[in-house]
Amino acid sequence: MVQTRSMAKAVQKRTLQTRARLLSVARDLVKTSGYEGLRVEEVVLGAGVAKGTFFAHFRDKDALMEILIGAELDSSLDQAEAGPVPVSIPDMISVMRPYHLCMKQERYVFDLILRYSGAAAIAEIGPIANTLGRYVYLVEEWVKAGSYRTDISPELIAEGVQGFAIQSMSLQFCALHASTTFEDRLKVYWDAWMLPQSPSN
Amino acid sequence: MVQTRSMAKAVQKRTLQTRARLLSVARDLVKTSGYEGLRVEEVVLGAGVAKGTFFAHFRDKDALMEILIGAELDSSLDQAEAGPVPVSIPDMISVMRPYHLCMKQERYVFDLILRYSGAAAIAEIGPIANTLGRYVYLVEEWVKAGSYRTDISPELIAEGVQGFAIQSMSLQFCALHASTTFEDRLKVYWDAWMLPQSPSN
DNA sequence: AGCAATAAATGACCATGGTCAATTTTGGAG
DNA sequence: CTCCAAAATTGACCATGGTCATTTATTGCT
Repeated sequence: MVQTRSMAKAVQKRTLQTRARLLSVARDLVKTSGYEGLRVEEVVLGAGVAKGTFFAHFRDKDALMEILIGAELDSSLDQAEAGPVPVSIPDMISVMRPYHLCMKQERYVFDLILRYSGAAAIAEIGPIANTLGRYVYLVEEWVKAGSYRTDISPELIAEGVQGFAIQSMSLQFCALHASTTFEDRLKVYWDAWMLPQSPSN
Repeated sequence: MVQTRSMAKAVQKRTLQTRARLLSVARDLVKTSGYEGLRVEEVVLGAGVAKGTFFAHFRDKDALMEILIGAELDSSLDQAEAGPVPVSIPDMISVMRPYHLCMKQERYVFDLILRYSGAAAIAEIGPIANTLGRYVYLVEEWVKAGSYRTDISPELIAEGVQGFAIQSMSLQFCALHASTTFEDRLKVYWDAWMLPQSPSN
């Protein structure tokens, strides 16, 4: 029988095992040395495979990172989604705390997230771009349920909310702006963005 | 005579020459192969020095990049600063066009700028963090001179303006949001941020 | 079971940024 | 002019991510 496009052979059991082993070892290593300290060589050593095998399973080191970090971000969002809808800005800040903590746990992680926030060039949406999309969607729903400014769409509000979260993290990593904490700064921005108080002119 | 702390020997002429040669070769290479394509080895080959010399002059490759990109950004800002004060949001967009074009000329450049936007960890403010500071200061002055929202400080407005510029660039690099152009998106954000139109609740 | 076709895994090799002990050059003191 | 300490330079070497022709395992067919 001839193979045709629509009849891709099933993935071998071995493949799944190898991949699972690589991921599991990687997760363990991250637990002890952090994301920045992860070395591909240690992963393959721990998984008992050759280096080439790693790159047969993941396009590059970043692709593995995306999977690990994406999963962590997703579970933080699951948590946020499971609870009651936050009804104020301080509420939102506290519901999003685990997610934000995850994003800024390491400078390396934050930089990687930024780099993959816009799905890298091609139309391929990775785990990180995906989780950022979920973030905006979630905030959009919260905005619809609350009372915030009405001159712009909830979606636009939500995009701005995410933008300010990222901006606040950037500033936190900056020596110049270390005096204000992340959440204080976030509150200032979110208040000004979602509840503008004065006439424009 | 004994050397004391306050009498550091003058830098040798040779040092300045070598550094100038490295920078000049690097600039030429960037002109032909772009920032991403720059290789340290090509720079040292072109300058006729050993690899180690490069790293005696620049902490790492990124430090050179910061100098080159920072200079380009600075000259765009000089341009913006030289002209008349923009009196509307479309005006600001057009005055800032060269700067924004520079920032998003290459994905590599944009990522590097983000990475160095908060001066890398230590208190050392590099050329890129510096130029971003200038941007905020410049916008702050423009905001003071114009009529925009008055419920928050001009400085806060200016920080948000920069944040939205970065957010708009991020989205431009994202396949999902390729339908809207950078400047259209920027106008939507800046309008909503600087001239909110409706009561909050 | 035997065989061919495909998938998976291997590891030597490469590319490139970065290090550092050893060497050469420089400028000033005597 | 000579000499020397500090500054500048060198290049062999390292670390690490990534490639690819070759080898090995699996699967479906007869």
